Amino acid sequence: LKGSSITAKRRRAPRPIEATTSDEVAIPVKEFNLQRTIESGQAFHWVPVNGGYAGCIGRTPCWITQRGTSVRVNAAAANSARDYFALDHDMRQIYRSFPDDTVMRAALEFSRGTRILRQPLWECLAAFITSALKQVAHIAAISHTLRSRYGETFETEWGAVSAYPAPDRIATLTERELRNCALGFRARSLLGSAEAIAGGRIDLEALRLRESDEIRAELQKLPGVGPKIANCVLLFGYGRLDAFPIDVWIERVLRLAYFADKPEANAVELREFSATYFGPYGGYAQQYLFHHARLTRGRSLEP
DNA sequence: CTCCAGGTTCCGG
DNA sequence: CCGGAACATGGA
Repeated sequence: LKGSSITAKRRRAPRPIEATTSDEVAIPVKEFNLQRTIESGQAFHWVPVNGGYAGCIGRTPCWITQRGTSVRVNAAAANSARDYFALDHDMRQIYRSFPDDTVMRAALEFSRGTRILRQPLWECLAAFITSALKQVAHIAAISHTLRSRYGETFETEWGAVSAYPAPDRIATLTERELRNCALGFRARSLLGSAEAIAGGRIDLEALRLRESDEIRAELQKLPGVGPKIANCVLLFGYGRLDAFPIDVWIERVLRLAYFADKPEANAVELREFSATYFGPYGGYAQQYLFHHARLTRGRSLEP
């Protein structure tokens, strides 16, 4: 973030808050890969530090590192981290449920240990609203700008980390201020969604009790939220592990690997195929296919 | 310079 | 209902 956009009037910096403790705890893990989980394009604010990562889980500062089958995390964030990184997921059961084909097997070997995060709902929704037609690195840049300018900042022994600004905070901003965070046309969507939540027209937490179809329909009433982003929030926020977001990469995977003989297939056919073929943990399958295709820049799909 | 990125919305057939 | 275009920004 360079000077040009914040020259005119310097905003008041949020007051740093001292981290509560420097104690760390060790958590044994199996089938967990911290780096792949953090860098697989689900969350966008973790910063590599000291061989691990620093960031916030909601409003809880967290620094975490992995060595083999042991994860070390600051004690104050241990419970949050267990939940956020979904250390309770039964990976053997999930892997057993994957379809047995060459593309899926390759994606599994490549992405093994990646967890589907349980992210706080608003920061997940907001981050994906800003993700439309952006590369992962750009989404991360936007997240960091919004967090550091408008979120609560905490000084930790691993550096400063910031929480995502709450809906009522975003709702006090102008579209121009959001555009100055490089949001482009997404500024209007983020502002409108923040206003809807701050004004009580939608209650993200209350939706946890509803069926996935109901949640999806409610989310899609928000500006800038269509089927893809709604499915990302279902998967990465609400923990609906069968939700299957179809983005440009996954569409590429589906067409090349599973629809090679049906180039005329439309979006509905792709959606219906995905909903059944990949099983009850289709969201996991989707994330593994996405990560594999993206990091090999599509070469994983060549014949 | 051109192309594309974890899409959504609006418009004309 | 369907395909196409507009929408901002920045890295490859």
